[in-house]
Amino acid sequence: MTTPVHSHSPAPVLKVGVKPPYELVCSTAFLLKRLGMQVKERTMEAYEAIGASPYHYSVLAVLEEGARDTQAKIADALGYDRSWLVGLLDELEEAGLIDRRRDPEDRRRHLVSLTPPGKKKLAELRKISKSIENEFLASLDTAQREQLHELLLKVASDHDPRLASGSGENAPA
Amino acid sequence: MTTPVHSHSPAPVLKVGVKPPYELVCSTAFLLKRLGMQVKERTMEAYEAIGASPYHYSVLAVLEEGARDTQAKIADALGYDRSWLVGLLDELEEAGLIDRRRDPEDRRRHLVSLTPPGKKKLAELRKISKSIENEFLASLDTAQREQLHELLLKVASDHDPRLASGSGENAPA
DNA sequence: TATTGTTATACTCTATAACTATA
DNA sequence: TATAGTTATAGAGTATAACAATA
Repeated sequence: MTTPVHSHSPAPVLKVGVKPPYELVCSTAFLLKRLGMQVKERTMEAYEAIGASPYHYSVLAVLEEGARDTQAKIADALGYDRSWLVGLLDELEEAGLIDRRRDPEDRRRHLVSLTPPGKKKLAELRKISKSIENEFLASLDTAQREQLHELLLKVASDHDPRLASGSGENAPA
Repeated sequence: MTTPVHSHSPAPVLKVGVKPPYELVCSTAFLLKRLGMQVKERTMEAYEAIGASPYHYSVLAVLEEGARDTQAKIADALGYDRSWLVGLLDELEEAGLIDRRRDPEDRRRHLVSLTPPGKKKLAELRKISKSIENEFLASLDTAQREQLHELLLKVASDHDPRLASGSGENAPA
């Protein structure tokens, strides 16, 4: 065999001249699915390139806002499975980015906090996140990006009231 | 054990009072990922409830537009893996929704076409698709939906030129 | 030798359950 | 008995490779 000619990854093969059905392109839901998957893929790749993952970024971001420093709260805030969070925290702890110690008041619990290197890392990951988003939305100008974000947030808040701006502690600052 | 109290599906657990980090909610990419996954889940459920799948709908929609009647073309149009498409077509054929026969001009190929029941099914699935989208975007009025679609299409076309409107055969009609 | 459709395999994710230590 | 965190297991989904038929 010469080389695996068939590189049919389900995502973007982009055979010119063969386009998806007009009917699907007209569907906002279809576009949402497609774009969601694409941006997820790109994000993954970008983070993996530096030995991290988008999940690391999310966890660190949660920790910086504090007030959700037990593992259960972190998991709930991000909608992660608690058992899955464990592995993430292991990695972050091993890298010295977080601190995990028992809660003296309830020795079942772990109090998780950001270390100074963790804060630095967060800043780094944040930068990557911004640049990915910037690149992904390159075809939109500033006003359009704001418009898009507003519309998406409206829909998302409708399905998950927790996202609604204003309500809650961890607001803009 | 009483009942599996832990229902931590990674998606929407919605513990009140515990919200995702403000930083993430501000990210358009984050919202895209979230909404893309949510709408995908809901679509799956809705189709499965009637013993179908969104993939069936996509394939039938491609076939109705014709001009992509070999399996390779269908797969490319949808960005599916060719080997995975086989199973889908098996299901559709068994249900009598499509017709699969050898191409006399190149006996390696299969010519795939919609049957009359297939056309009926397509209409049915189309209706479901529309109602899901309608429900999912319930918080937006008509103008906002158009706006959202336009913005998403712009971004999507930027990443996949095949989506650009106008160019190609299978346009509006 | 290359290509179409197909089948088989391997691998990654992730959902669930099971376990411990505390309460 | 219930809960926080952890570990282990199983199942779905998917990417890859191998294959038979035809060109």
